[in-house]
Amino acid sequence: MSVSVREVAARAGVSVGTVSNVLNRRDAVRPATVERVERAIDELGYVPNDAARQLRAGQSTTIALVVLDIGNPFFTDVARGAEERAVESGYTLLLANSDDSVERESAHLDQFERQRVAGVLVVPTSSAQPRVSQLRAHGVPVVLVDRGTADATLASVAVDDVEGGRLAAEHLLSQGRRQLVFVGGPEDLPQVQDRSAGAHSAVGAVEGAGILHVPTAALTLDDGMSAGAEVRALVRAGRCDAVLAANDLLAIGVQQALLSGPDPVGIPREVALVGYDDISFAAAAVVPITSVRQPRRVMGATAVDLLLREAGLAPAAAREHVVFQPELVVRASSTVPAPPDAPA
Amino acid sequence: MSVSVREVAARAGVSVGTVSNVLNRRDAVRPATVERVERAIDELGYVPNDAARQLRAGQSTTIALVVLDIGNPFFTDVARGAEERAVESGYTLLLANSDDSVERESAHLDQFERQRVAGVLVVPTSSAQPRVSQLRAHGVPVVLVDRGTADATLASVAVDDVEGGRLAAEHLLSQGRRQLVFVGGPEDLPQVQDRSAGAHSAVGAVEGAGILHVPTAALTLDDGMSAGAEVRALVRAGRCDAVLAANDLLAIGVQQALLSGPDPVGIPREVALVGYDDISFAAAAVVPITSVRQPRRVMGATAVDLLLREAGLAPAAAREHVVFQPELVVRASSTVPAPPDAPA
DNA sequence: CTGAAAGCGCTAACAG
DNA sequence: CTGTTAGCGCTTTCAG
Repeated sequence: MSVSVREVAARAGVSVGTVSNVLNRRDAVRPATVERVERAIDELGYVPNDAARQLRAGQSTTIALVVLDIGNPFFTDVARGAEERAVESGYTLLLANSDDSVERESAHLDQFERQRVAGVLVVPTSSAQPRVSQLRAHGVPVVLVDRGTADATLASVAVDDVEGGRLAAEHLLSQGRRQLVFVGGPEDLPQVQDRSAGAHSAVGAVEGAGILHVPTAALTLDDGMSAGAEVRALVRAGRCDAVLAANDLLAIGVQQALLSGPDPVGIPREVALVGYDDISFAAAAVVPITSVRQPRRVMGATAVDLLLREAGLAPAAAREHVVFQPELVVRASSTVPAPPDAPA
Repeated sequence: MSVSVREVAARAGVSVGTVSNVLNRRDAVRPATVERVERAIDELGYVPNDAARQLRAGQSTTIALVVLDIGNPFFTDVARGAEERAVESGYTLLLANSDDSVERESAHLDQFERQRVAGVLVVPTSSAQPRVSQLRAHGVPVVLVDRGTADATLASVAVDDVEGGRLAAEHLLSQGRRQLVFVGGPEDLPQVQDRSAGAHSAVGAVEGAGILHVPTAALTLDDGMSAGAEVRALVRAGRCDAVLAANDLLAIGVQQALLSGPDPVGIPREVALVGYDDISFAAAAVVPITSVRQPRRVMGATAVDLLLREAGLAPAAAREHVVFQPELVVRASSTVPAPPDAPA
């Protein structure tokens, strides 16, 4: 089918070893020979076969990233950061989507292990732990992304979500809000648990403040719109004056549900709204949404760094756990009466 | 390093050929033997090496998809459709992002060719034609996505964007609008050209109607917000009563720019707004955006189908060119005085 | 500096 | 049914 080193060698009148040298160590070959070989390569349209190279090398030059939701801009930004750093380091990044399904995640991890990728970055589903630890045990470098872990032998890059939840709640409380509602789910997702826990701790510290939960099936825009209907009812019942959404997709959906229809709920007048992730759609919402920013691209890049450092480590050695601090970005959705950058 | 068939064979007390048979044609092996081999595989934690298998097979079981902007939900939806179909057919989908850069696109295509992927789906940058044709000439099955082509030897899946542009413009005209503005760019992107051309033809057919252009650097939310400022000026100058955006990201940005600030421009009262792609954010915008729907997932799935059919074709044979018809989804952003589903 | 030859792990004949 | 063996295309000693 396709042309191989042998044919290139024949055409250039050299041996296959020399062709290989031209490809991988051109400085060890006489210039005239290099040129002859390169002409042959061009004329024949030769393209090296990575499978063969990899078989020889024992390992590929590819890093895989498995995310929970390819449609969430948060993850695509993490992917961008990771890809950038991977390419800088001479690797290629493969992107895969688990859609929060353990089966799909598992299928992808199997595939990557068969491919002998250089390593795997994974934003794990809530029940991925065993499979991921197994991967690690098989000698595949792994870094958990957007998720801390109890397993010290797994490296991880995460944001302190408890702190993020606290920041968001404290901000709402400082604005005089006392009846918070946390919107998010599924409940077994650690990110959701942590953000909720942080919010609870902040609320617990303030006399007269309370927090309710409106669970959702997932962290999507549609789920946010459904939750918004419930929030509306709570607001109108006088039981909610602030919403803390587990991510921005949800927050955008909630905003949409609150503002639409014949009887819009005022944001922030009647209810303040805070999201999480600070994706660009949050700032671009009609009432710009206050959000907890995570350093998405940096997280991706850092994950790649940790992964490449894994190479030399013994499987049982303790790993690095990088935890970033979140940052609150205040916008109009949560400030009363006017946003800080537009004093009346 | 990792365990191979040979060790599995030794452990199970059989030959490597038998192990291979168990893996690939278990019905040709005695059940008792199968069981013994499988136990050995489990005990040893054996994972087949794809590189070796692929080297032998001459081709991989992977399909690659290169998109222009991984942050655009339109493309991630196409990817979902493609992945679904790929998996059904026993393939794996690799996702790569060119970010509209010819260099990055080219690097990805090189990489995929070296990997001997089963085929490549590509949403090409405007100047990708030569590289893509070369890929094809090297015998790699290729399908152009979201883009028709003059080259009959390249298969393609696209939507009739001229028709889509026309539909959008005709709708605006039917609502009594006469001063249209087309927002979009870069100008060399065929999708943008076609949509614009369709709009022009519709406008040309109506006495007293006109259309202006507000160019953008790319098709992102941020570009839309910048363009929105210009649109606002045109509206206030009495030179614009309708906007047709080249995609929804742009439309959302325009809406945001028009609605925000101390002096919001009424949508649809003062200016009607139509987007393109019908991504979920369009329907969820505060003024739900009328949009031209493309069958995103079906496009992805169809692209995979065409690709798999490529296998048997001679390089020079004519290819299939699937063209889908777009569909206008009318929402509140373009209908006056009230949306059709909410009669006063 | 260049050539010859050994294998990386696997599958697919072909014998037994 | 199972064992043996020849490569797939490439890199890498090791001699020349």
